[in-house]
Amino acid sequence: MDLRQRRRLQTARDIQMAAVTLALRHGLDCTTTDAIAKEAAVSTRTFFNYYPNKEAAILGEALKIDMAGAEWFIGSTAPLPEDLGLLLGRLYQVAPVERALLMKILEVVEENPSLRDMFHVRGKATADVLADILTARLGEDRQIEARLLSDLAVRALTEAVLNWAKDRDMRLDDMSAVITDNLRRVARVMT
Amino acid sequence: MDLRQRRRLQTARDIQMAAVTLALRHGLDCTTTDAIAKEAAVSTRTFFNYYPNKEAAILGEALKIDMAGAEWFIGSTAPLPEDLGLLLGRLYQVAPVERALLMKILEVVEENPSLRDMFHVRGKATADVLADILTARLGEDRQIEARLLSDLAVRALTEAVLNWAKDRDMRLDDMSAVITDNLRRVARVMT
DNA sequence: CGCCACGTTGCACAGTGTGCAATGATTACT
DNA sequence: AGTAATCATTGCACACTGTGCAACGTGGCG
Repeated sequence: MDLRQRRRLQTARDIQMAAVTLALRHGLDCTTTDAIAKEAAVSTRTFFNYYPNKEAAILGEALKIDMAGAEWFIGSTAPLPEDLGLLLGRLYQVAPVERALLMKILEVVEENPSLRDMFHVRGKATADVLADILTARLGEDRQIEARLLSDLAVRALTEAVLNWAKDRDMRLDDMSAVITDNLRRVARVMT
Repeated sequence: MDLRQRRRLQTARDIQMAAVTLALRHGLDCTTTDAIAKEAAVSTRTFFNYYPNKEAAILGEALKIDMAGAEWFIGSTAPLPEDLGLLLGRLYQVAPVERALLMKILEVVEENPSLRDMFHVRGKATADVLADILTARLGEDRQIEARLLSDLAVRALTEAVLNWAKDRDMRLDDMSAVITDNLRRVARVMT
């Protein structure tokens, strides 16, 4: 990995840290982009080179589904709740996330409507990609099912992540199982 | 209805019209709040008295589920897809919406990420209320099911509205049936 | 008529986000 | 090693966003 790339990654994290710290201390509303930049020891202009706004800075980089790693999913014939659990559970195993940091972030998110909103918008972005994958598996004539189910699955993922953040006994490996379980519960309650 | 209330409603609509018109003509990014205010013949300050930002102005008033009218839902024992269809389908029968206006709005929404996001956030707000209603029906020990299912149901509603906007043959009365059908499709594909 | 409530407006001000160009450091190439 | 290309940082200027406040005017009501 490049020196430049390492520095870039570090700066991104510095800014995120500064943002989370200040938001926890004074509240997000009272935290200006100027203050965050100063805390992270960069110029205001640089802040905007990394994140488009406060909210994005706190949430950090969005994690992306890689279409490439979804080939097996498209071809699989196993039950959907199971496969979706595997596909989405892997997301957080790939991206290393500190549980402590995540908890801080969630604390800030919970008490800030604008942040809650962006949090869910992030989920929608993931769901949009997943919808394409699901359409490839189910066929073009099941677009509606694909769209609704992808939303549902991402929501199941979100709940699983919330669980993981709060429950120390839960391991990252359990994520897939929790997602699958969540999906099965919904299916059960609907019939 | 009061003269004042009528004027207030009218102004709100004037501003929305102005916003939609200008956004369609020049694109949302090139449309400033100043321009919208001018087009609607009010001051910029007044614009912000009605809407917190451009996006909200274009989407107009958010429609709210009335907890009061959901009593029957909580007590009902009919299949959930059916009841959810009835509950949510009623939403758009209560609020009179011009199909032509809705189509314009959707056109602007489709080509503006920030609007797409706020559109989705609106849905989440509805889902949050619905989650409470569903929890009341399913019981406190089914919170997860309630949360996931409420998201799913609102998504089914959104799809139904999109259908209605595009399909001239579809009537408002059909909304409930479409929602129910959407939910059943998801349940079917999951098993 | 006269009082109160409420909507509108201008103004000032803090904060947001972007384009541009200069500077300095890293990387790549020879 | 030396040179050229590349990239990140930064300051600056500027347009736009959103809010608090106070003044003003009109509708509602006794």
